[in-house]
Amino acid sequence: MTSPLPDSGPRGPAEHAIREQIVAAAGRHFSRYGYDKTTVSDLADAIGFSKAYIYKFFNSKQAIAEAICMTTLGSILGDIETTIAQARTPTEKLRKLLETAVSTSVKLFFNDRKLYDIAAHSCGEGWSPSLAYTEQLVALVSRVVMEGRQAGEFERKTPLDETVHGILSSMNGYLRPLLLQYNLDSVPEGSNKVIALILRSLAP
Amino acid sequence: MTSPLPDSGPRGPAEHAIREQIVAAAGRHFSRYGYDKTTVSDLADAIGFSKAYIYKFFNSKQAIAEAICMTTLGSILGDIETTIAQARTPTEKLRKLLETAVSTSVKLFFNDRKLYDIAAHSCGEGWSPSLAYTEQLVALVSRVVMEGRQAGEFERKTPLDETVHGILSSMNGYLRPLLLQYNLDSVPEGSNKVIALILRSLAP
DNA sequence: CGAGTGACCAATTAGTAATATGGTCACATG
DNA sequence: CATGTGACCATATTACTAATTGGTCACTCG
Repeated sequence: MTSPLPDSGPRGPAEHAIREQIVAAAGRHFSRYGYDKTTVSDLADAIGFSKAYIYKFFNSKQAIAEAICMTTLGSILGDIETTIAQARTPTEKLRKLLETAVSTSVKLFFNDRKLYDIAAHSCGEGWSPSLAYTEQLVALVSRVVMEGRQAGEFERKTPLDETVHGILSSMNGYLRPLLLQYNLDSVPEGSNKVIALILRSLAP
Repeated sequence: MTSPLPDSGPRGPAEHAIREQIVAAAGRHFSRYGYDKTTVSDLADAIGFSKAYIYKFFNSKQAIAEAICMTTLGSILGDIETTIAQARTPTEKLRKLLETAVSTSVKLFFNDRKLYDIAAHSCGEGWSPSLAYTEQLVALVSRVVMEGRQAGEFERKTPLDETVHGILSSMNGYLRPLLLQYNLDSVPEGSNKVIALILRSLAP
């Protein structure tokens, strides 16, 4: 039974210097000390205001974490898009898309474990940044698969939606931060085998 | 840093009425109260002997749990083999193999949550029953894929090992109890999409 | 009226002492 | 010798209290 928590949606002016200061301070603190060990008062002290003022901009501590999570997952997506742009054929784009999603997440795990944990937690609790991340992945994969179909590299019999969700579900264990941490020891061998299998399944 | 725990291998006579009594009592207690809430003394009381006597047959409490876990996972494998036997074509065998692995695990989750948790924990800690389970799955899938190749239903270009491990890795999130619990809400839609993708990847 | 806060509350967490548990061993008993 | 155990130890877990923390609100100040 969850107690009625304040909504995680935005509060106060959407664009505001203070809001960004809070997010910036949260980024530093969460990354160094982790979500649990960072108190809202710590963030307030960091920006030189009182704790109560923070709640003029965010409905809850979790809402702040979601903002951080959003940028974390956003930077993974950025990495993926950059890599896709460099690939030539749809086949290569899809391979790179999946490889980069995995390797960037793994890097995050080792370089910024505290932020990774927030992302994993977000994934487990179904926070909106996680949902947005998944949606973006769906959109990216859809785009590449459609390209590949038009280029004649991929089969066209299977409904697009079925293909795309099949791809993402099969990569589930490597794409979602929450699950990836249990599969770290099978990266990149296992993930590459799945990617190869996916590409075989797309053969015309 | 883990303190030097006693080995989980067998101790004392391998076949022994007492040994089986212990396992039987553990099965009941673990299933009803869970691993943590069951003490070794409880098991000793249940079979009418002293706690010390238990340690003539098992090196640790964990070793008892592994025995339970072995039979739990073994019954899933039994279910799978039964189902395979009823299917006609290799394609149907593979589909049923994967479907049954998922559905039987899900059933276990809802019907015997405490035993499921032990299996999940086993999977997370790399206990030998989990490794054995995975090996058995590899063996089963290998067999069916080989059949399918001989029957001309599956492609033969990809090395067998690559194919088999690709299949299992792509189903990872649905096959391993530890990961399955995070994907329950995408069963059976998600898992069926992966299975369909796998079958497409096997097309000659 | 908008920017900002101290004081306050319920709920979670940290700290700690007491208890319970996993595991061992020397020793009964027949 | 095979079967079986009570007493014992170090560690883990519990139970309980004190201290923090997330979150709110009436209020100040310019």
